Amino acid sequence: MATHPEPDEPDLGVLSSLLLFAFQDELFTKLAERGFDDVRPRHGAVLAYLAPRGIRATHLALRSGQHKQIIGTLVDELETLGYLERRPDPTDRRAKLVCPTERGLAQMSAAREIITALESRHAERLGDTKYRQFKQLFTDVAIHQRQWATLD
Amino acid sequence: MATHPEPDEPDLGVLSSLLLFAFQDELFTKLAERGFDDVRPRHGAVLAYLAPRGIRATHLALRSGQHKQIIGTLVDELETLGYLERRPDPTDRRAKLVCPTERGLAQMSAAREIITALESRHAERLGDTKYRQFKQLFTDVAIHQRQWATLD
DNA sequence: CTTTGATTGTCACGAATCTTGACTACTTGG
DNA sequence: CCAAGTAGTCAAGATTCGTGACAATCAAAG
Repeated sequence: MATHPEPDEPDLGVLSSLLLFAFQDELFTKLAERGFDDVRPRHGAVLAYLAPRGIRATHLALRSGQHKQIIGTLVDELETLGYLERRPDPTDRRAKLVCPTERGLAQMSAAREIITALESRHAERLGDTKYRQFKQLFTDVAIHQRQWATLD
Repeated sequence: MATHPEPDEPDLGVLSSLLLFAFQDELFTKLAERGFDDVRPRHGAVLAYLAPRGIRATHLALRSGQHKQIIGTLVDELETLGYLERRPDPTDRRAKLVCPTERGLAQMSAAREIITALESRHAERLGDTKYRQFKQLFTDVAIHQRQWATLD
């Protein structure tokens, strides 16, 4: 990869995008192999934060950092594909709860398996203790960096 | 990218996207404050891997993981904006070297300063040793995860 | 030297994706 | 009741990406 004599140490942004795209590549390829070939990385903004008991679109927007309009179209697509459905929120008649269907739950389960296997590879290579340490530091850095941004 | 049932520990994909977007947010906001308000995160695929002595478009595509057509349009825009210029590659008449101009070098310098300050914040919070350790592990994970992907 | 196959960069077109503003329905607090 | 804020949607425009094709050049084999 480093073809230049002076291998500049990659910064946090380069590392993040590298890891994100490679992660998505493996995840969605393997999801497709398992029959979930109609979801794309874009849908991850919803699927990654979906809760079995349902979650509000606004909450999804906050968690994923996407605009609520984008969440709306993603939910539209995933609803058409049969992964989830909208139900009225009993506690707020403005809101609707985004709930996974049977297929949605199956996808979540498959995704979790794939991700667990993926992370286990790294954990085995680095050692369990080191990997756990890494994830803890990663979480800390991500959360603190996020505080810089002003999300609506 | 699925949520874990019990510990609700964010996975590698969630963490990567969280960090990437927050990182880009701070970097490009501060670049704009310094006068570089005509570059967007999209251009990072070129600017992040630009070398003072020039680099080929194909190499940029490989490093950034983007298609060469995308690199082409990005280089077009950055050339129009005065950040870089195309020069013929002396060693290969098919190829062209993408070289930064004065403004391009100034941007690279500013970006490096901003990123250094950004990372120093995390290093101060976590301690220098821990942060260095984190980046080393991050680099290792990103590189190994990338080996999964097949880029054209 | 010539042929064959691979590589470099570009053009063009359609698809996918994001941004912005505005709007209705509903909730909250005074 | 009334004003202000929130949840979700519609619509239009801009941005960004994916795909196939192409001429020019290189590299290797014959």
